[in-house]
Amino acid sequence: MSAQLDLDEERTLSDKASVRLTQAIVTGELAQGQKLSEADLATRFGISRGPLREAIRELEGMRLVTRIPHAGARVVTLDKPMLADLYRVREALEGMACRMAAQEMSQAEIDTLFVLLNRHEEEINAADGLAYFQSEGDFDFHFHIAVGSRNQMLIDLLAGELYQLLRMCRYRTSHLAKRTRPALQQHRQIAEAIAERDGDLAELLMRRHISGAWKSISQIMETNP
Amino acid sequence: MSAQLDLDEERTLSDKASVRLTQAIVTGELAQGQKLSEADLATRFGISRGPLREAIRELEGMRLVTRIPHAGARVVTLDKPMLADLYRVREALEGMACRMAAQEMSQAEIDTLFVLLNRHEEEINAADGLAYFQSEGDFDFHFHIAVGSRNQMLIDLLAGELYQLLRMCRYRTSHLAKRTRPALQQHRQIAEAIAERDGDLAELLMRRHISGAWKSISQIMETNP
DNA sequence: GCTGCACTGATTGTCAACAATCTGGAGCAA
DNA sequence: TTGCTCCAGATTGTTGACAATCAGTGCAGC
Repeated sequence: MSAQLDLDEERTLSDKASVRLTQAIVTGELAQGQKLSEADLATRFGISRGPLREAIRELEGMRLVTRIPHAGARVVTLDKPMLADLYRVREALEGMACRMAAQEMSQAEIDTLFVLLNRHEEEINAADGLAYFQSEGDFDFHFHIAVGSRNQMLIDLLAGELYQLLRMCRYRTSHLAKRTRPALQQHRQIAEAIAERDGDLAELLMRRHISGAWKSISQIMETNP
Repeated sequence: MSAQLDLDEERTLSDKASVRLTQAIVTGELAQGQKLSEADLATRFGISRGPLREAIRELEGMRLVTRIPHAGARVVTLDKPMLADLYRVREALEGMACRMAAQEMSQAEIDTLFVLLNRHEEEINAADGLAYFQSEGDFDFHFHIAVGSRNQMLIDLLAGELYQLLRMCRYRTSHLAKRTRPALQQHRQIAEAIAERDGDLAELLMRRHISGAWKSISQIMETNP
């Protein structure tokens, strides 16, 4: 919840363009599969094509765009196979993060985890199951566990590339899913496993949690485009 | 063993520069922590700074270089914490790849796996435990399992970013490790679990295999710089 | 003798023009 | 009508020059 949006004043135009493009893609301002015209985007952002190309190269590394030499870049299309792949990778990585967090997290961090859960629950009760809040709270929870793993590579992967893809997915299905309460319950179980320093159980529960989320989303996608 | 080296004639200068830089970093031609001067590299590669900057941006996404705005890029330094992170991530991802491969691989692919193992064993017997062959055979094995998972994101991660980091690590420790025979034995067990379509066991064995490899390398690094 | 500051040199970031390549359509032949 | 070829326009790839920023050095002041 930090590295992407902190301030308008990034260091270089490439970086500014990078976060702006990311935002545009994740929110759907740039539709899936849409072609990214360098000239068009450069003028829209008020910069030259040089920095913009670097930004596109960066987003390509984050799997947000696919680039074909001499043919341009397009916004990635989140079809079902790709999302299935994403959730499987998350299952593996977040499971591992959970296992390590159970061993590495400080008591203060664990306390914060429960604070997040309580706040999350209040939000759900207040605006009865508004999916948007669910998402934000969900992100916070998963992010804190990633950080708790003390594994910088895991943190980068989960909070960087995969996180943006997940946001992109949620932006398109947020109006559907109503899994807030069972998800919260699972979060609590995970937090308790971490509090008891039970890495095996924490990993198992996280993997079930993500696997279950995919089953839910997968079903929804059956009936919706 | 394909996407990186196919032919000298890549499509764009950026891509050419990218593979050449990758090669230079992995082989140690560019030392760890060394600064990458854009002007210098550009003249050495006979190209302009524009494409070179894009290549550096790409390598940054692969974690082969770290870039600081207005201060330049440096080759990543593989210190112990970073390698620990890398092996943990591999444990999670390759474990998952193994689980999925046990479910998804065709019988022909499984047969190929055993062919690889036999060839690998012959190589070890021929040049008694020459670590270099071990590495190549090891890469082939892990790569085939990743492909067998049918998960493109897993394949990209394992055969792309993480693969290069691992190669880089091996290039520096290849003259030490003598774990070829136990590793081969573990590979066989993994292949058999896959052949029996036992995803749970396949994942468990792969995780143990990687975790054990890390313990071995970690110990070696205690005594060596 | 030590600290702080301005200057200089080098390096990175940015730009606009030029060259190479691809896409789409008009025209022609079968 | 259908399929191919060739051309034109547009888009991407590349370049060299220019501007902004940083690191190291030498000097002045305390």
